[in-house]
This record gives sequence, C-alpha cells and structure tokens, in this order.
Amino acid sequence: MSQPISIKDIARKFKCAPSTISRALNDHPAINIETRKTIQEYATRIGYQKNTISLSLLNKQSKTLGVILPTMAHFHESSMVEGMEKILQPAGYLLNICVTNESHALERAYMDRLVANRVDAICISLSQETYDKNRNDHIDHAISRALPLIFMDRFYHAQNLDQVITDDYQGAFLATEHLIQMGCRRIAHLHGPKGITVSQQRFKGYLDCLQKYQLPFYPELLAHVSFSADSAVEATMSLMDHQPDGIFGVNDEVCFGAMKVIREKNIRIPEEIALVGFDDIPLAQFAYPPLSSVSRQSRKIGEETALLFLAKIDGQQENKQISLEPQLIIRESSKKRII
Amino acid sequence: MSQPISIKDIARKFKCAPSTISRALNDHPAINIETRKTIQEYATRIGYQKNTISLSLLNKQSKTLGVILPTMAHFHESSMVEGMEKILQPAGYLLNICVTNESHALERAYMDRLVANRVDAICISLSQETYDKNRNDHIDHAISRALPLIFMDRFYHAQNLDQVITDDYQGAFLATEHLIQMGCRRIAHLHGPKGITVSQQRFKGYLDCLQKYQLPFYPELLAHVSFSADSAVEATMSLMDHQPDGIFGVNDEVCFGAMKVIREKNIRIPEEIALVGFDDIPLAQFAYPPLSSVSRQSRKIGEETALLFLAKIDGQQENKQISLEPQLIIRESSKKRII
DNA sequence: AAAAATCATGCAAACGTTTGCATTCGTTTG
DNA sequence: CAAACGAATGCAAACGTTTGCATGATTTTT
Repeated sequence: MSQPISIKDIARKFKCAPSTISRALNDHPAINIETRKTIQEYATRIGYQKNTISLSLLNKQSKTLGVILPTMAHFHESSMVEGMEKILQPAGYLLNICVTNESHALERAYMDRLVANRVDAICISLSQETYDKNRNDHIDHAISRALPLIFMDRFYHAQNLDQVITDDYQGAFLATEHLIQMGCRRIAHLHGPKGITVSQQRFKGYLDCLQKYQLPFYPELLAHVSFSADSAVEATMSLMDHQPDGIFGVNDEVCFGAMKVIREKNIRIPEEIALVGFDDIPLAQFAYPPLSSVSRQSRKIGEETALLFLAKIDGQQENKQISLEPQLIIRESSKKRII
Repeated sequence: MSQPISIKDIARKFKCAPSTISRALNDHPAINIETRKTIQEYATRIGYQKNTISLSLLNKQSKTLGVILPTMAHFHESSMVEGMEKILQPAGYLLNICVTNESHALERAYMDRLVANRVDAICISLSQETYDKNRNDHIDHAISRALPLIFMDRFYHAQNLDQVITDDYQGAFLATEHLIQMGCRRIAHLHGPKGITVSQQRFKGYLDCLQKYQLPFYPELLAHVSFSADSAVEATMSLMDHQPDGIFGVNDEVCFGAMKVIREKNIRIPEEIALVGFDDIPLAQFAYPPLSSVSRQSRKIGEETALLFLAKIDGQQENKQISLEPQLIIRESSKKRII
C-alpha cells in the first residue's frame, strides 16, 4: 500500500522547506505568486490530500461530532441524523455515529472512544439501560472535562444542560384530548418500554389528560410494548377483553400492530375503536385506515441540535433547553365524527 | 475550556520521562510493576484519556471507516449501518457516516473529506447522480490511492472491485415468477428512479421473467416512482386504467401507496390485484392485507461489508464480490390461490 | 574482583502540518 | 554609501504518543 503524498515529499521535489509548500498551498501572500501557482498545480496533479489528522492534533479540534443513538432502525432516528448532516456538512463537520442498542456498557465504551478521538462535541440520546440503572458516571465524566455535550431527543434529568427534545408530554396530551373529543371514554394506552423517559412522559400526558376531562384511568386498559409493531400484537389482544373505544399508541409502529389485530377481529376503525399514534412516520397515512399521529419533527431535532452546537463553539456560554412543539395530524383512524 | 491531561503532564508530576508513562499505561513489562500500578492508578483517578489522534498520525491508521450513503430514511440503510456497527464496534472501529442525498457534488466532497481524514476504508453506496452523470473520477481517484473501497448495496460497473450487494435481478425474478404462479397475466411494475442500478436490475428481472413464461410486456403497465409511498399514488392511479391483475413494486413503500389507491377503488387484494414488494420492511406484514415481499437481508449486507473490510486489512489481497441471495416472503397480498 | 547479565528508565526521532521569528537577498531612500 | 526596507524563504517548535536504542544501576556469574 503506497503511502499518501505529504508536504515534505513535495518540498523535496521543489528543493525547498515544507513551510513554503504549506504556505503556497494555503495561498499565503508571503509566497511568490508564481511559485504558489506552480506548487498548487503540482499538488493537484499528483493528487495531494491534506492530512487532517495532523491538523487536528495541532489545532486541538477534529471537526467531527460524536452522535450516540440507542438505535437507528426507526424513521425518527435516521431523520435526526439527516437533519444534523444538513446543517453540519456545509460547516465542514463529520459525524461519528454510534448505535448503543440501548446498552449501557456500549454507551460507555463509545463515549470513551469518542473522547479519546477528541470529537468536538457529543450529541447523545441516552440508552434505556442508562435510565434503568441510573448510572451516569460516564455522563458526569464527560461534563467534567468541559466537552460540549448535547442531549438529543431523550431528556436528561440534570437541570441546565444543553438539551434538544420534543415535548412528549404535550404530544401525548394532544393525542388523548383528541380521542376524548372524538367521543372516546375508554381509551387504552400502548405503553412504551418501562424506564424510558419517552414512554413515561407520554404516559403522563395521557394520564393527566384523562384527569383533566374527569375520565377514570382503567389499569386494565394499559399494555406494555417495545417500540415494534410485533410487540403490539399480543398487547392489543389482551386489551381487547376490556372493550376500549380508543387507543393511544406510544408510536406509529405499535398502532400498525394494533390495527392488524383489530381488523382481524372485525372491529371497525374508527367507529368502534379510534387510534392515534406518535411520530408521524411516512407510512402513517398509508395505514388502513390512515393513521392519526403526533408529529415530533424528527428532522428538526437534528437541525436544532446542530445549530446549538455551532452556537456553542461560537462562544455562546449559557446552556440551552430547546423543546419542540409536537403537532397532531388527524387522519381517518380517529375520525369518529365529523370535525 | 480546560485542556485534556496528556502523558507529558503526568510525566511532570512523577518527574520522569513521557516514555515511562506511556509504557506504564500500556503495561509494558520493562517498567517496574509497582511504578506501573501507581501511574495507572493516578491516570484513572485524574481521568486521563489517551489521545487517539496522535496515535493515528503515528500509526497511519485511524481505526475509523467512512460510510457514504445516498439516504438514511429507509429501513434498508439504517439496517445496513446497524449491521456494520455490530461487527466493527468489537473490533474497535468507529463509523463516519455521510449522507449524500443522491447528490454527486456532496458525494465528492465527502469522499475528499474522508480521504483527508485518513479513514481506513470507504464503504460507499453510490448516489443516483453519480450513475446519471457517469462521473467516476472521484472513485478512480480513491482506488488509485490504494484506499480500500467497498461498494455496498449498489453495484458499480467496474469488474473485480470489492462489492457487497444483493441480487436484485434474482429477487425481482422471484417476485414476478410468484405472481405468475398465482395466476397473474397482466403484471404491472412500479419502476424505481431511472438510472439507478437497483431500479434497472429489478426491472430486468421482471422483464426476463415475463419472457421466460412467454407473457407479453405491456408498456402501459409500467409506471415510474421514486422510493416513497407518496410517489406511488399517482403512478398507481394511471395503471388502474389498464387492468393489471398483479403489481410488482420496486420496494415496500410504493406498495403501501399502491394498496391505498387500490383499496379506495374497492378493488380486492389479492383476488383482483396481487402485490409483491421489495425489502421486507418490518411493517410489511402489518399492511392491509399483509404484504408479500422480497427480503434482501439489509443487516447482513452491513455485516458482510464489515467482514470483508476486516479480511482486507488482515492481508487478503484479491477483491471479492459478494452477492446475497434474496428471499421471497409470501403473505396475503399475493395469495390468489392456496399454495 | 572483573565480566556478564538483568532491570529500570531516559533520549530522541517519528508521524504531517502550521506559524512566529529569523535570515538572506536585492532594492530603495536619505 | 550606508541605512533602512521589502520580498521571499527557511528554521524550529509545537501538537501527543510510541519505540528502538542507549544509559545507568544493580545483581548474578565466573
């Protein structure tokens, strides 16, 4: 494997100092304009490519961001990444993307690696295990080394840190309220994985909304699922024994699972059971019937995170908490009456 | 922002040479066992983290892979990434993920940046524009600098390069054959974006299968879509004028779009029109009716790509072309008769 | 007691690039 | 003619780590 060409190689060719080559390539006015041209031409011709590693070492910045995500399988996460790239590519940043698979150990390992790699910041969506075990040493560690750390998507309890999240509580409240307004009185909830803040917040929004409208909360109308459609099948079956007239799902995928079960039981949607999901994935409107959902502007979370980072390295001192407003998108799956 | 602690800082503390610290931290037997322990303890206590950048510079390897993708929005791509991570994380590699949005210019820019960053290899899924414009200089350039380059998912015409792809042709053939065996005689095809090899291969598989079974190809039963469900709506409407009795979609999303149109026209699936998609996304089985699809083992593409890379840096010389066998998953959407 | 072996540590170069401060010219100015 | 100036280039240090070789100190062997 041939070594890449370095500035020193070029210097040897021109019988001059590496500093001259460096300046010539950077169009430094101190270098004779003719010399500059000649060197630049030669460099492009032989395909010289600057070694950014040495630059990172020198300037103590890698122009790279670490991104730690629990998973990438859902539309939500990949949209966030796309949003980040959209802002950060023009700014010259690369992304180191790490998928923890909700494992605390992996999250830790990746965190260490990113720190060792001297990324300019870490954007993290905490893993479920980190919540469960409540082990935050790696987080505190990162904070203590003054490495910009931005919590993305999933809330971290500590006050006053940089966070970009959606108001899940508000979104869940909107969804539940809508079902109530459509006439539902026995609203079931497909509850996300325990311990995950996202699940808890959505459950809380659902609960508080029931209370506001003085509807009782029936524990038998609660079923736990993971975030997959698959997991919703069994959960929904168990719900069916208790005659719900509406279902609020922790995300759209589980609603797809629920709808399948409901259809197979020949129960009509939305007449007998209305449904609202969360995330507004692109396929939501192609469900049968089209699925109402709460959009949380996944792409925008990524964009805002990127912008927050840029502001931060631009000298902005105070930490910022950005909460994006969710939007209720109403489709057939919840239209029990004309609105 | 406090500077991270370096080996030199520790050396100063212990009034010894940096080399001693380095060896101590790496558990080098030449260093007194007691000294080693003391230094290691001190290092962990003050939170020393090795600077991998300097190591990369020294060892001429960054332990990082560049991954260039046209998009991340689909299950297929994020699964590939997850597959890569699964293999590469234990091997100590990080991923630099770049989304080109199918733009040639961005692909070029990212390529340069990754080369400048001295990634150990680049895994690329070519952008549509690169195919369209047939501009491969950046590719040839990378190849000429002996940087391991692995084509992932999308085929590159040059022979004898490293490639990990699915046999799209074969998958399309299987899907079409299945529709024929189910009794379809007027099979429409929702053709993917022009110029993309994936689209072309699937179209070719469809065509050749029709021919094998001596069925005529009706140009009016061809409609072009992007990869989104949305784009399939209009396309399917236009098809409906020509009474297809089966549809083979370039991916699952477009089939969701098609199914919505068909349902709204009160045409029965699969009795009047049978459908088969491609990718076998997790929601396919939750379509109404459950969608038959060709699985292309997205995750496995990522895993194989990672393994190919590992073999490569392990000294394997010859290039390898890996083609993964697609699998037809039969569900309700195509079951016109009992099988 | 001298030679040899063992142990622990230090020196310095290397990786590729940038940059403040010389240095070496040749030219202009008083 | 000397002093000052300007242009073009070179020197060397710096970033953080590793590693072959040398050095010095102690112990073992003959």
